[in-house]
Amino acid sequence: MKIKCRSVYAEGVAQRGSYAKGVAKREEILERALAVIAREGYRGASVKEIADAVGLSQAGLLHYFDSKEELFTEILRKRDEVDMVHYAPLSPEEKEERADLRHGYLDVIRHNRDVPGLVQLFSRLSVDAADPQHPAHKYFIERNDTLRAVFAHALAQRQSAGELTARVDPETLARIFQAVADGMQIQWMLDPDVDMAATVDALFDALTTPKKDGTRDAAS
Amino acid sequence: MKIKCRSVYAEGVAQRGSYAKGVAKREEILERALAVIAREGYRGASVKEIADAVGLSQAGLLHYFDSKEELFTEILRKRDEVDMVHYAPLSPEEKEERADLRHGYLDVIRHNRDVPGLVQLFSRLSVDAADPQHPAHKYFIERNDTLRAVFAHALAQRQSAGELTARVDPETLARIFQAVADGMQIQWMLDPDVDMAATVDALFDALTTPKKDGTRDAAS
DNA sequence: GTCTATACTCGGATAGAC
DNA sequence: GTCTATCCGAGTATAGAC
Repeated sequence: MKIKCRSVYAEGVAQRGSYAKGVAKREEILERALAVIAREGYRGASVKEIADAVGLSQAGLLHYFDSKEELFTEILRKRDEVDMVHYAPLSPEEKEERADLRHGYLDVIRHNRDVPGLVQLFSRLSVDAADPQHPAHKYFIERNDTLRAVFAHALAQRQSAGELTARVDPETLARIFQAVADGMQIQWMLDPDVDMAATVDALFDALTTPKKDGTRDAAS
Repeated sequence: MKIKCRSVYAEGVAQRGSYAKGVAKREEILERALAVIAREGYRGASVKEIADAVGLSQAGLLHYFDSKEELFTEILRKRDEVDMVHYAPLSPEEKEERADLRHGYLDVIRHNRDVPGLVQLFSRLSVDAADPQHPAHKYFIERNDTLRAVFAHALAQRQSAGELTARVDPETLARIFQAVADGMQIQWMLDPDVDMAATVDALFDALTTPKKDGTRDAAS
C-alpha cells in the first residue's frame, strides 16, 4: 500500500452510517481531536480546548465521553488504530512477513517527530495511568503487552537467524526496546534536537551479532 | 563509608546554624518532604498535603518556595543530593575508581523500588518539564547532561578494555541507558512486578563483548 | 516566620431549555 | 444531540494578624 499523505491524522473523515449515528460522530470527534493535538500540541489541554477545536461546546463534547480522562484515553486508542493502518506493526497476521520490524519500528518513531502533541499526551498519560483506578490503566497494560509480544516474536526470529545477540531472551529484549522508545520520547521532548530514531537504530546495531569477516552487517 | 540505614531519606535531620536560619529550615523542609513522598507516594500531591506532612500550613510552606513547581523541583534536587552521598555515581573526582559503574547504577535502580513516590514525582515532572517555561526544565537538562557525560566516560573505558561492544559510540550508549532507565520506571509503575534492575542488567549483558573462548570476538 | 482567612482561577461536571 | 448557564470543588496564591 502506497499511502503517503502529509498528515496521517487527517481531519473530517467521518464515515456517516445510517444507524449508530452516535458512534460515527464519536469517531469523527476522536479523529479531529487527534489531528488538533498532533498539530497544535498538548500541554495539559482541557476538555474545553478540545471541544473548541472540534467545534462543540464542552458539554456537547462530554455528551460522548464519561470524563476527561476517558476522552484522552480514547484519543490514544484512536491514534493506535490510525498508526496500525499506516504502519501495521501490530497486525498478527502479517508479522510473519515483517521479519524486519526494525524499519517499521523506526518509521513509527520518525513519524512521532511530526506529532509532538501526541507524544506529550502519551507520555503524560503513561505516568498518570500508573494508578490502577485511572481509565487508561488497562489500555497501557494491554497495549504494552501486545506490542512486546509481537516484538519478542520478531526478535526471536532474528536470534534464530544468528543476526541478533542471544545473550538475552527475546522477551527481555522486547522490554528493553519498549523502555528505550518511551525514554527517548522524554529526552526528545526535553530537547527536540535529539534523534530518537537514530538512537534506537544504534541499539539495533549494538545488539547485532558481528559478521565473521569483521565487516558490519547492514541488517536486513 | 559504610552507611547502611533502613531509610536513605531520613526525617528530621536539620543542621541548625546560627546564621542563614532560613536556609537551614528550607533544607529541613526538603528532607522531610522527601521522606514523606518516598514513603507515602505522590499522586499529584498538592502543596497542602506536603505542608501537612512537614508540619506547616500551606502558606507557611510557600514562604520558602516561590511556587508549587519550584517546591517539587527542589525536592528532586535534594533527592539527587542525598543519592549522590549514598551512591556517588555522579562525583567526577571518584569516577576513575568506579570503573564498574554497573553495580553502582544497579544499586540506585534497586533502591528506587523502595521509593515509588519519588519515581512517580520524577517521571511526572520529566514530562511536564518539557515546557521550557517550567521551573524544572533546566534542572532536567543539566541533570541528564551530567549523568550522561559520566556514564559515557565510564562506558568508553569499558570499550577500550574490550569488554563492551564498540559498535556504537559511548555517548549514544549513555543515552540509551538513560532512556532505558526512564522507560523502565514507567513500566514498573504500571506493573510493579517488572524487575527494573534485572532488565537494565540484561542490557549490560547484551552489550558485553563475548569472551574469546566462546564464539569469535569482533570488538575494536 | 508562621498562622488564619480569603480571594481568585480554572476546569470538570450537571441541569435544563431548545 | 447540542447548547447555555451554573455549580462546585480543588488548589494556588496572597493579605494581614500575631
